[in-house]
Amino acid sequence: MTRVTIKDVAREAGVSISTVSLVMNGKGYVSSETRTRVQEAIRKLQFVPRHAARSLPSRRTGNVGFVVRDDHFRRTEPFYTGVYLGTEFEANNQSLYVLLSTIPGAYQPGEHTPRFLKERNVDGILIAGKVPDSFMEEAMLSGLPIVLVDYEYQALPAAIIDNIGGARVAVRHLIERGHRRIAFVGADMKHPSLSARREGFQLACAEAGLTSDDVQYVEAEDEITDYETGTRLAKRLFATQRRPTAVFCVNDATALSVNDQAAALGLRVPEDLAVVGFDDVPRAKHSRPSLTTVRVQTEQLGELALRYLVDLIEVDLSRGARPGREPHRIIIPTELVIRNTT
Amino acid sequence: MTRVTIKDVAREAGVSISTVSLVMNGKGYVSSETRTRVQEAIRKLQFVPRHAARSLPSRRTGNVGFVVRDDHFRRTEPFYTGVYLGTEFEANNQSLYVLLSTIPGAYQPGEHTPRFLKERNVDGILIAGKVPDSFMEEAMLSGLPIVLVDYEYQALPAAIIDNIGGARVAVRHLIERGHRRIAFVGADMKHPSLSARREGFQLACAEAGLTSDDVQYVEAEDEITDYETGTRLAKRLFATQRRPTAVFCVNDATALSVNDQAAALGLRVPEDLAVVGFDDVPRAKHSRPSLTTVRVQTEQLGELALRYLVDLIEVDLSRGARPGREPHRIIIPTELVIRNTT
DNA sequence: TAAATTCATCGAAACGTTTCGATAGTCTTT
DNA sequence: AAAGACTATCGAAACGTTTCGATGAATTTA
Repeated sequence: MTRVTIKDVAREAGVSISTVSLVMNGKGYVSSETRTRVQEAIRKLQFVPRHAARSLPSRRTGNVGFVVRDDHFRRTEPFYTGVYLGTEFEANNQSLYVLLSTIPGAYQPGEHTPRFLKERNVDGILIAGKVPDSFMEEAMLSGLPIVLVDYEYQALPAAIIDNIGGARVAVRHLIERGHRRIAFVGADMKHPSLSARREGFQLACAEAGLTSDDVQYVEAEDEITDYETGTRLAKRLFATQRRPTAVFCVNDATALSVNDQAAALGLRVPEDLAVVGFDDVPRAKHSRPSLTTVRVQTEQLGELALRYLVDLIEVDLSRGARPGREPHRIIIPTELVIRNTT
Repeated sequence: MTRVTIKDVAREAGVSISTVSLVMNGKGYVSSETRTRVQEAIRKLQFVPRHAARSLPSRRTGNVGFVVRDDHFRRTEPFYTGVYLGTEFEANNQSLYVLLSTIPGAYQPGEHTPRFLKERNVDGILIAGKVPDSFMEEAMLSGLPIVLVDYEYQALPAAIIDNIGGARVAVRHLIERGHRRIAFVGADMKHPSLSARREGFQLACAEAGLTSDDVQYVEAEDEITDYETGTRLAKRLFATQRRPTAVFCVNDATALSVNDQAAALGLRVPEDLAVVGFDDVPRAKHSRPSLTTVRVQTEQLGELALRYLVDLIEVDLSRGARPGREPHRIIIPTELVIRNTT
């Protein structure tokens, strides 16, 4: 009735508890003969070590924290869901549990602190997307290894999208199609990923020799980049006298919105107006007309971020002192997906 | 440098370790004087008990598992995300961690088994949405308390939406608006929640004395209920000779799709065709015209499900034997939100 | 051939809680 | 005034691992 423990395995294999532990963790010296005997006992008894018992004497908890703003996580485009699934997948390979915690945009340090931080029940933290500075400070104060995903903060390690490159290729594509009057539409422009996309936009425009007469910016700084904000921006865009012939939107949500607003105004896409988005959310393929956009491998992003975090945890535990490693960025490439809005 | 333990608290308060433990868990007899002294020591030293140390001698892990199919979780409408956030929120109140695990639709028992099940690292399991039978069997075999959310299986405890009632009210609303030729559009009809919505539809039709001449069904049995499937169903619907004047869709994703397809065909909504959805996803409010639908409190659903699970865990631990409790369903009410498609 | 290394295994002390039983002191009850 | 029931506190065993140091045997080095 009672659960199988390491003791039972030891008895079955005719060795000591320590030896079983060594075999399980691949440490120390064990003769290959003993090793197989132990492994067979484990298989026979279907022994699975108890997580809690394991983490008590060893210094690790076997968990990593995943923090994301609730409004980001709940977003209609499942961007962070994809990232999360990627980390979950890789966490399985690494025999780690992922403890997810959402925090509100109006973060109050003591009040909303994720429980795993209070209890120090994680070995490291993944932080996805833009989060309040007050949270960042709290997280850094914990001294735990941190990897940011799709976000940048000071010199912290981060796994990010090639936003500049992706935007640049997308805008180049518009220019190759002959467009010269191009608009940039975006919100939440304090987000480093989004401002990077603007950078890529500017870069491509500059390379093509477009002047400030040709280029136009329609932005909302603080609002979230969702479909509704997109609608408002689209209205502002179409209210200008000299309408552009092409629009680069900071993400698909806004692009789809611009797409719909154009239709509502009787504009033909792509003849009267070309539209490009960013992210390649599921709906992009099925909007009418289907949206040209920049694809991001969200799951891969989460996967790599987790692997990176595991590296940092390793370093953190082996040498007590943090080595002077330069903070590294992992950059995930993007891919232009050409559909019917261009 | 080293972490504060219960020992430090005991020393600070001038009592034994056991007494501190009793205070923390509100068990046994402790004089109110000693109690406050201990509590002050805890506050002063900022003591937080270690999760692993706690779960080793006690029989509980302090975790609950949350299982959902990956394609459901990744769905564009963040239905299960809302449910998940609800459980997360309530788990915080209950001092529990939620371990999320997604499983594929093509589930292979040994292969895809959630790690927390293999390791028995949870005290109970929440299962959200329809999952493969092979998984259900595996989960039940574990002997752990289970609560289903938005799903039903055999006699297991479940927290479900009032699908029948919600659909009934929605269809009644159509009938009150004068419609008599009404269609039902749905997919994934093996899902108990969705077939319950059809039941509610039938109920309302019967109550109004509609005949099988008036009513029409457009269904796909196995496909997932997303925007794309909706598009296909809408095309089938509009290909019929006697077009209905109103449509009840099994969820918002399909309703939005029907909405868009109608527009593409030049039909005016709601004049030529009235449309009702189910779920009230964020986009429902912002589609054009905005969608009349049935609101579901997803977070509340998750919250109540978790509380229910905690009850079962309690029972499971206190009396060893499972009492003959009749399996209970918790039913979350719905609310009709009237907008511009009706 | 003695000393030093490497290999293999084990015993026992940790890790930080919970919980059971023991020990008394203080009230009630008879 | 003795017996029993509460109340309050504590010591120590237990939970199931990891890991450190000890003990030899086998092998290499001097």
